[in-house]
Amino acid sequence: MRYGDTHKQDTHDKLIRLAGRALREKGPEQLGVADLMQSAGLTHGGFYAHFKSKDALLAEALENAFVHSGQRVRQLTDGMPARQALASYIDWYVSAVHRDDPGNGCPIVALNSHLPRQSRRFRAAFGAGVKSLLAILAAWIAQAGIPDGEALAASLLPAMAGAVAIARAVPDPVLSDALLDSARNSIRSRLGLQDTHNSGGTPR
Amino acid sequence: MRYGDTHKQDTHDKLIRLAGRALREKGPEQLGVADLMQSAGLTHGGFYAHFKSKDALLAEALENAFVHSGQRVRQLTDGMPARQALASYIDWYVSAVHRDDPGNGCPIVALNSHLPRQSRRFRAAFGAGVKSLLAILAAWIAQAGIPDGEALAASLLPAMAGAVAIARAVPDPVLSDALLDSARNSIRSRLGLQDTHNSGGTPR
DNA sequence: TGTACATCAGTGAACGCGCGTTCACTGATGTAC
DNA sequence: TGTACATCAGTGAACGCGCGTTCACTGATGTAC
Repeated sequence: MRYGDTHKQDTHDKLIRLAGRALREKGPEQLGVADLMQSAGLTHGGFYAHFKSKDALLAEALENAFVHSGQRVRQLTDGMPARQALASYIDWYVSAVHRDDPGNGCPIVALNSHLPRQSRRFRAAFGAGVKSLLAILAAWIAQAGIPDGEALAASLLPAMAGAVAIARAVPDPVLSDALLDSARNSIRSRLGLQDTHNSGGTPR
Repeated sequence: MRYGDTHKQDTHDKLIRLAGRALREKGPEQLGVADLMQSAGLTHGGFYAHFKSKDALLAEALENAFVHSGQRVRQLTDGMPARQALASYIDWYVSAVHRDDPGNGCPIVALNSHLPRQSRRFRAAFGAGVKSLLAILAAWIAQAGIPDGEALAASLLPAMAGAVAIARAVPDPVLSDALLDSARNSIRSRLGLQDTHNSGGTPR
């Protein structure tokens, strides 16, 4: 073969990764096939050797984005007790860092109002991503000895995602920061976590 | 004149109203000029007698959507004491009715992740809409004798909007309902409002 | 060992379509004189 | 009072551009014999 054995798979992975970024930064409608291929150093004609259609790419990219989000959750909270994991994750999620980097952020924040016109597979991937994050939160809450983990998670996740989404949408930086601070503080206090901003420091 | 004195203004208003609906239902990118004109019973060529560009239409439609949202808030809570107004508004906002009617719903829910590529005027209108709703909530909270109204409003609004947005986005209807219920209950309890679903009944 | 053929990721030109935008025109009414 | 002209919301055809998609082709490598 002209290229190594894994070459095509490597290119495919690269396209998915780049598409996941563009998807969260620009939305599914504004992600262009030609732009994507160019950002991968290829010409647009080759796209259909990798994906059946733009819709298929979007769905696969969203699925992959959720997988990577899950991996980051684990990295971010690796080895931590549940209470600390919760605090760390919330502090990252409801933060200016997350707000200012949509391309690597949570797909729920970036895409929550883009679903109506998307494919069934895309919507299914979104739903699965929400469920998976809810399950992680609920498990931490239960492990931390807080009752009603599932219902609590179901009210916390929308509060977290909504705060970051609106903080991104609002042009006034003072209001944007205030929305993040208020949301983070209220979420921490609802979970009985102390009111600090950098609990991700030394473990224990 | 061929038409009545207010005819052009009437047409303009009608276009803005239809555009506001389509904007919330389909998003700014999917709103088509030709579709809009056809839905108003006109041909697409006449569009530019009313608006300088599609961008100008989008901004004006968003501004108008927020104005109408504000009017509905007042209608929905007219004459109520602050605590009851809060409960009524929250019960409507975080409900299946609101979730299932995006075209008449809160623009923050429908558009929060569509801002990145929009015009400055559009973003400004969105920011002003958020501030205005925050102010209404904060005033109610203060009037109800609850401290820290501004910070509380800043954490409640994202929780409300996020819950409805994610409830719309998720294909599983059971999860969708559960997200609304959890969010509504937690918001009511944070405000010390009793845990009912129909507080909008007979006043006092 | 050498030659002819198969493979296949990627190329680049072209196609078709939708959509925002432009523009010459229509036709009913108001105004000038 | 009647005629010519101005006004102007709306019409409908056309333009240009971007974008998703198709397709014949390239050229480096592997395989058959």
